[in-house]
Amino acid sequence: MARLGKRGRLPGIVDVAERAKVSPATVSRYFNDPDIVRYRTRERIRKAVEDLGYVRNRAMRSMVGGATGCIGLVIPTIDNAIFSEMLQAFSSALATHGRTMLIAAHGYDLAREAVLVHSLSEQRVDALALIGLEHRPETLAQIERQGIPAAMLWNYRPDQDWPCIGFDNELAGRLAAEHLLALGHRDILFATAEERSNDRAADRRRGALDAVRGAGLPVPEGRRIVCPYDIRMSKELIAGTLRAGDRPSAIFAGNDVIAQGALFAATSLGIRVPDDLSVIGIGDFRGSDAFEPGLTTVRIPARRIGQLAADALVETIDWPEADFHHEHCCPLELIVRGTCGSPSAAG
Amino acid sequence: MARLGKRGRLPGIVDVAERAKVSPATVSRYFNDPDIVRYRTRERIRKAVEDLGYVRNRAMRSMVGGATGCIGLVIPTIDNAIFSEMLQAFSSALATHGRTMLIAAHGYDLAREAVLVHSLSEQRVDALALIGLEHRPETLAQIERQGIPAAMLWNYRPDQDWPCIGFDNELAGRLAAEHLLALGHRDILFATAEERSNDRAADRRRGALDAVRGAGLPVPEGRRIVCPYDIRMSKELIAGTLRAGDRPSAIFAGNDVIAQGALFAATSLGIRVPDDLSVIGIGDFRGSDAFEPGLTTVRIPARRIGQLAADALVETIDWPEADFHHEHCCPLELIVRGTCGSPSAAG
DNA sequence: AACGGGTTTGCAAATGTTTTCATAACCATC
DNA sequence: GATGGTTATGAAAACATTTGCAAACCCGTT
Repeated sequence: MARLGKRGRLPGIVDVAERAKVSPATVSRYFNDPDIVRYRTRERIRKAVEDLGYVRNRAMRSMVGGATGCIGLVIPTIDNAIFSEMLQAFSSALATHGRTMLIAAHGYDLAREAVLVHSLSEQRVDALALIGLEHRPETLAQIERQGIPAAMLWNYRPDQDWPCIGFDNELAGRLAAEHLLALGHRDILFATAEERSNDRAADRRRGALDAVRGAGLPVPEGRRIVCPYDIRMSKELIAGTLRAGDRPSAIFAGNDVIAQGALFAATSLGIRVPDDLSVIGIGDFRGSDAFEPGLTTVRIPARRIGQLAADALVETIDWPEADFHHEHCCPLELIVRGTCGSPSAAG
Repeated sequence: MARLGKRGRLPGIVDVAERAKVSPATVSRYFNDPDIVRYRTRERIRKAVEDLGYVRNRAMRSMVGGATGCIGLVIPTIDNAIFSEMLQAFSSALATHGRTMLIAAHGYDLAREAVLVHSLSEQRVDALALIGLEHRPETLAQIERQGIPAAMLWNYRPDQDWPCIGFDNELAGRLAAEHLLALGHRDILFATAEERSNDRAADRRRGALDAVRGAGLPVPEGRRIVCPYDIRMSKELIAGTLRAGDRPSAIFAGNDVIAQGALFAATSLGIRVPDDLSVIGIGDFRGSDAFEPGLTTVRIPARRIGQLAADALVETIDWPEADFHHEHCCPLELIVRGTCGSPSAAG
């Protein structure tokens, strides 16, 4: 089983020191700043470490003011395509900086988010990334009190109190809606995500509705449905609406998951896309381009956000005084594929 | 900014103790075993903690042999539907046990996996979960030497050296293949995942091929392609094969991602499923039931695996001596939906 | 008032690492 | 071989917490 050091525990820095005939301080230096220890000594230590199978204890470093090397990510959900690309990019960018990712999911519940932030504080994460701009006051207070560098991801609005790295969700909604309008659609179904605890969804809907109303068109209550982040449930909800008598000529989907649900709903009802129905999404998740027809959508630079966020946080950790202006509003791009066309005469 | 304690750092247990007119030891007990401190004292401490905004330092606990409350998960990839349900279940089960999840992805590279395991050891995780049964010797040596409780997830074979919680991947492959055989298919395309660093994929293919060969059918080289975990690339690869003259009557897809690629490939070529082509997957990911037609597949109890793994590891941490027999071979289930039929006369 | 049992609490040691400061080793030059 | 200037190393303090042990406390009984 576990190989034990002198004192019955796992071998520690002093066991290594003893074996290498060197002081613990030197072993510490060997790990934290190898260049300042002489080659010969270094070799002795290397050997001792190898013989004993010593693994340094990062948790312990936080004691003397050092960093734990852990960065926390608090996210609404992981079992979903939405964040997974960002997650992966964030995680691997952190890895290249020698950091590891502590992750916690709150299931779109800001009260639980506060608990998770507290719990991550207990772990003494070196920095924290949250999704979205709206959070409980106690969440923010906690972060501030602990002095944890933090960044808000995924949404962007100017003049925020916190560094934010994301994109303009309102613009995303607007871009998608304007594309439908430009194609001539006048009767659009808005299938958007639940907005409780989700500023991104709210912003997108607002952007879309503003665009449509700006064009002088009404948006009746019956043309707005709220869908969960689930393909099947979205499919069923949307199919319900499409089955009704007067069918919209287009569907604005708050994200690509809902859009995929819409596409399947159409297929199941024998409605042709884009001939009889146009569908636009937001996200351009991995795989959205493979749909048949390919999904027209607004591309979110998910990987870029993850990468930028990781870099920004690590920078803030490594140079605490430098006052970087970590704000990035990543550009969006309308990706035109095959799911949108002009409304048919019948529509 | 950060609220500081007496000594300029974040308030510590001794600041709380001072303010509550109590010894640090008592504050420690207040957190670790509240029942043994008297109600009146408890109240004083509660108040002091609140006033100072003290957050206890779990990282530090590992010093005296305590646990860090972190459990590591080493996984091939996160930006993919494959593991996301398991991930979510694992993470929330851990949360209910008051633990947090440290996650690291190696991108199907067992050499990198060894590095990640080392890095998680440095963080002094209380336990470790790995995916699959095949790992580098140094990976396993490291875990053993550190005495970290560990479990191998997702694959199951009897008589393993390590606790394993998963399912029989070979059986999964066999079940899927047998379903196709039972429907009368004789010419099957095997679109499976890359097997380097991936025992699950290898087992599935073996199971499928054994079944087919057991039925006395040959599997020519041209009927086997290796697909990446990516819908679009799978689609393209499979479309390439389907375009060729003699088309198989069915596709065995190593997982639902590849199956989805196959479905889109078929659609793009105007091949009707299941009339002209049958497709079967493995996984039954969230959303696989929403496809049109619904994907016939072998259900992997992903959530159950995540939950069981979390429970098992926490149990092992909390009762180190008890020698639980943590082995679970979760049952599989063939889910018949709409993508498989009998081969057409033409096929 | 003294006693006795169980319950709370405090003292002090221990934990593994980093860091400051001082000392020792090294090296090139005189 | 002495000198001075680096450079490398060691000793010890500091960090925030837990824990074994012993003392103090509480409350009802003699």
